[in-house]
Amino acid sequence: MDATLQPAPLPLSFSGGVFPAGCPSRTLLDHVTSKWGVLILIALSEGSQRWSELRRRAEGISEKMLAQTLKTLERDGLVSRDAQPVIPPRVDYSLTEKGYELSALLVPLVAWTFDNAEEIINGRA
Amino acid sequence: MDATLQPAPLPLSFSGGVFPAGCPSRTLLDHVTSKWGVLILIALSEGSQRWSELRRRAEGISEKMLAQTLKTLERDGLVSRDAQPVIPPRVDYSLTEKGYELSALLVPLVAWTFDNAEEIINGRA
DNA sequence: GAGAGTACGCACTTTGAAGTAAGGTACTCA
DNA sequence: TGAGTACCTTACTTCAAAGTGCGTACTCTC
Repeated sequence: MDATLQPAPLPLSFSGGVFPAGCPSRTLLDHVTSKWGVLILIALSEGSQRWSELRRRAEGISEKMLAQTLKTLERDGLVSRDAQPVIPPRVDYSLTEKGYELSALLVPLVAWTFDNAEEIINGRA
Repeated sequence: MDATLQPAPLPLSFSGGVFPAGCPSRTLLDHVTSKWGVLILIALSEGSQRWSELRRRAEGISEKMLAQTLKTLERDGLVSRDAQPVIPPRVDYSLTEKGYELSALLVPLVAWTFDNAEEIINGRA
């Protein structure tokens, strides 16, 4: 590995400190990069989906965590909830515009992780 | 918000299930999206750095977590450690090629988070 | 010779994210 | 009448991630 490799370009914003502790960005980053947050955002990036569908897509999530994650993302304005007053209840979840912006950045990251996971985790050098 | 918004393109890889529970990708995703993992990778994307410099950049990290995070990332082959046998000790950390690939995807995500955090967290609609 | 800097390792404690379990409503279907 | 579906809520528990604090071995400065 060459030590003179070119550093990735970084916006001026955090040249010299990543970003400060206790500021809103840390909170938002925590929501976005949380275990289930990522999976829900990725799932929704394929389009509007219902509760039970999300449960299946995000394999292993409990109902409590699904509700909690959706609520957090909704409060952050990344996910919108559309409840129709029909019986049985029908609720559709989808990404807002900001949510799409985010997922557009998240998807390549997750894809990379997916592609490199086996090589890295199993056959670690 | 228009329900007919165009879904983001998603690689075939996980059309129909995000990805399975208990597979290596979940583990790697956890490492990469962990609270301190992100910050360290972002900090290192600006180039090789020493222990104490990383401590300052990732504001709020404890020595224990710094050591632990670096060790995890090193085992995953994302960070390389270069210890020089001088006194006082001098250890430089940098990204491997895989680490650079990752950080190239991570940086825009963090930048977006940084730009939108205040609007989202403070003035939530 | 007292204190600070450098790069950790180890043990103990705390916190909070996540899991488990159960209940509730307003229906439909057999 | 009883089971099942869809969409949750609340309460209790657990466990791993993270924090705290101390020790080391050496050197350089005040």
